[in-house]
Amino acid sequence: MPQKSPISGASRTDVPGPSTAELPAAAPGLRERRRRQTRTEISQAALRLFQEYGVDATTVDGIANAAGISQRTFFRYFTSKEEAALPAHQDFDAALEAGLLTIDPAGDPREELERVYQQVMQGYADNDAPQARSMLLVNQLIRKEPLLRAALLKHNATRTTGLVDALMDRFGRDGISDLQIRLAFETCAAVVRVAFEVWVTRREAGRNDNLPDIYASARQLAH
Amino acid sequence: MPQKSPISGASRTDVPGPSTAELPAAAPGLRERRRRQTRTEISQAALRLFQEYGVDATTVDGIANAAGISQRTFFRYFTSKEEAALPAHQDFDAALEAGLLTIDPAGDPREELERVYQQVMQGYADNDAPQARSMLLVNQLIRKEPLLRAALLKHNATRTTGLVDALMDRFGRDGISDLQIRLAFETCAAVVRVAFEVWVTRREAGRNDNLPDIYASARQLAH
DNA sequence: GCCAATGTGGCAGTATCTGCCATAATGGCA
DNA sequence: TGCCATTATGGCAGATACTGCCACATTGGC
Repeated sequence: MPQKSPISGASRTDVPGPSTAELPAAAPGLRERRRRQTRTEISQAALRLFQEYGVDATTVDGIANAAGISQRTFFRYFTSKEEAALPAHQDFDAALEAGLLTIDPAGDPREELERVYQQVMQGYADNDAPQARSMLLVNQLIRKEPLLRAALLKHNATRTTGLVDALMDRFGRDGISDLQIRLAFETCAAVVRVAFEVWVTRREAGRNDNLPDIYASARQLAH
Repeated sequence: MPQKSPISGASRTDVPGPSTAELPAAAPGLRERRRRQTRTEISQAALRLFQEYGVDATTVDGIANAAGISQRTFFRYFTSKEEAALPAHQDFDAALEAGLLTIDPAGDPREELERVYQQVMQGYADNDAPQARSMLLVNQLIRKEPLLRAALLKHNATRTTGLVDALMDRFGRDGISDLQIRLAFETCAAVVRVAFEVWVTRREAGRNDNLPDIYASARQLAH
């Protein structure tokens, strides 16, 4: 049933926030903070409903309702209901992107990439820290929900293009081919994907392995 | 709150679809031949419209219309309009699956996988043969159309699970871990993806490189 | 030539997503 | 403090994607 009456619309009518589709990392004004908060609330509502009812049975209207916003507003924050479940991955991506800026253009692409990834993963070393817990939670959901898996891949694919281009700029020197950069990136990303999957699997099995270690051994095996 | 309606389990994603499920390769009766023909016609119509108007601007109704069938029937052949553009990849997958049956369980997973992929790619060695031409055409489209790229990834993701399981069975021996199989598969697949991309890029640039060679050198570089 | 199986089309209904417009809140500035 | 440009929000309409259901036609086997 489309459109249900907006119950709690009024409860947060004072939510606006400053501007800008992009998130300025530097000076978060009031509006920006509001915006982030709303975004977070939507994600939490989405994750909760996905867990309880499954992704299929959860509608955008349901999420919007639970988050106290209208459906229209939901689509101003996320492009689809699946996207709303991936804030942890967006954080990861942000960290990755920041890490890529530290790359040494004179180094070996593969080694540099692996270093950056390893470093980013350190942020998830403590399985009990909020960052790791969120990431684990979402990934558990993803394991069970093909829709979310697909959404994640799509998300990654969208970003890959940009990242590869950025890398090409950075490594723009003779002797390093297009093919080589792409290859380095894709294979690194593959190892990372597997590491995440193994991490989640083992944690679900009760083991307390941490992500950086798993990644390190996966990397080892891959060579 | 979300619908609790049980059904929808398959709603809008990767249910293999009525037809893709099983295509009896052995004895194609009249019905089966008709079915394949219809499927092909739909795909051709879809590809043509996608090329001419773009994926976004092409509707399922439009495709169905161009193929001379009803919308309802379209959805009995494909689960989405994007799927209709990927027959070449489905053929590739079929060849791959057949190849996987020839794997030697006593061998090295990585080497065996690479051998199979290399073999499958031989089917696309001649850039002027219909198989290669179709594949090139679709991949050119995919390069320009994020929607198609996403659809392909989703398609691959759906299949990956099954393939990895099959591989695990086949390599089910001590000393070979879950992690190792996954890793081998994902990294091989990554190299293949890159090879395809490079192939298309170079052909668009007027070069006549062939797929197996590109794959071979990519594989080389990856080690 | 009959029958069971299967393909097809039409219809209704739900869900996703977007454009448009009116309104409300905000933050800066005089 | 009060005004204004900016921007967030909500509601609505509408296009499109997709599914279940039912009736009808075609097919292939006997």
